[in-house]
Amino acid sequence: MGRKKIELKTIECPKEKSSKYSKRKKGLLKKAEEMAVLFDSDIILLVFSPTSKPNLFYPHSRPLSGILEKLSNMSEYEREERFDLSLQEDDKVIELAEARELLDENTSILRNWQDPHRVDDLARLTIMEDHLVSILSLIKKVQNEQG
Amino acid sequence: MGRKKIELKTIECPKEKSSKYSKRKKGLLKKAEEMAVLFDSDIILLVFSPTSKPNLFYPHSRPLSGILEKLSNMSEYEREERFDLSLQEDDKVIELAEARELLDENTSILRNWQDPHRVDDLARLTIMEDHLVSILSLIKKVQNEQG
DNA sequence: AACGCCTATCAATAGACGGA
DNA sequence: TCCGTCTATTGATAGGCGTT
Repeated sequence: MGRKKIELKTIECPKEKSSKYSKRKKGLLKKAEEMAVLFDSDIILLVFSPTSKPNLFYPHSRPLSGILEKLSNMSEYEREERFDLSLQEDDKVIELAEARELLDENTSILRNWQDPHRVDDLARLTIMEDHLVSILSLIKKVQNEQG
Repeated sequence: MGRKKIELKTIECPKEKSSKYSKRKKGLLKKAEEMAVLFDSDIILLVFSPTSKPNLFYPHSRPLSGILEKLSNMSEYEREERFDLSLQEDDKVIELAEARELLDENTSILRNWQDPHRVDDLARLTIMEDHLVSILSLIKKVQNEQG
């Protein structure tokens, strides 16, 4: 819809690429907004610009799930460093050390999600985005299988 | 765009609600598809119908991040049930028990993400969706702060 | 270079109708 | 009842121009 019909292939010229992108992004967001209002439905929209700048739309008013709270509690627990005790060489202590190591690794990953303020570069955001994509991919598979 | 202009408020009549929803969903997905093609950009779109049926669009071809692999490894570790040993009442064993409990809780949450096939009801999907929203919310805040 | 405004033009869809 | 089709009508936007 415009003075001319455009081909449905990737725009190479960076100038018109960014120009058209911001127009269409605006339009897409408007559509999403209308969907949310007209059907009172939840919606998440995440787009990455030609310069990889992420743009998020999610007009939700839902309560947050308890999961984030759980993650938060875990992080606080870990911060207390309750496992900072002197180790002895018996089987259970080794188990403890292994458990602690796993827990640390585990928690550090979760903490990046719980506190994105730690994330200060685009590469990290890309990884997080990839993770989101992975998760959504799996969810979609399940949805398809469940009809 | 139609025979009549429609108000931008929630449609109450279930019949026209579902009719308009499927039309607009189709349109929104088309727009998203065009965005993905025209700008070769990554995009994620998740919409929930008036009947809460989720609908996902993500025309990505990216490689998966290493994070899911890590989660996968963790789950396998946990499956081995290496902590299934008899407990004794000394401080370190208590620490171990606590660590194990935390790790179990921790891992079970991650496992649901790593394997959505375990998810067989909409309520669970809703929780997962809420979690996604939370994460995206935090990411957006960071993005805003970073300009 | 990015953004907003303009307007001719193309695109999406509201409402109606008909088939499965 | 749920789809797809049709078409009048509204909505989105390509290209241009001016401002920052």
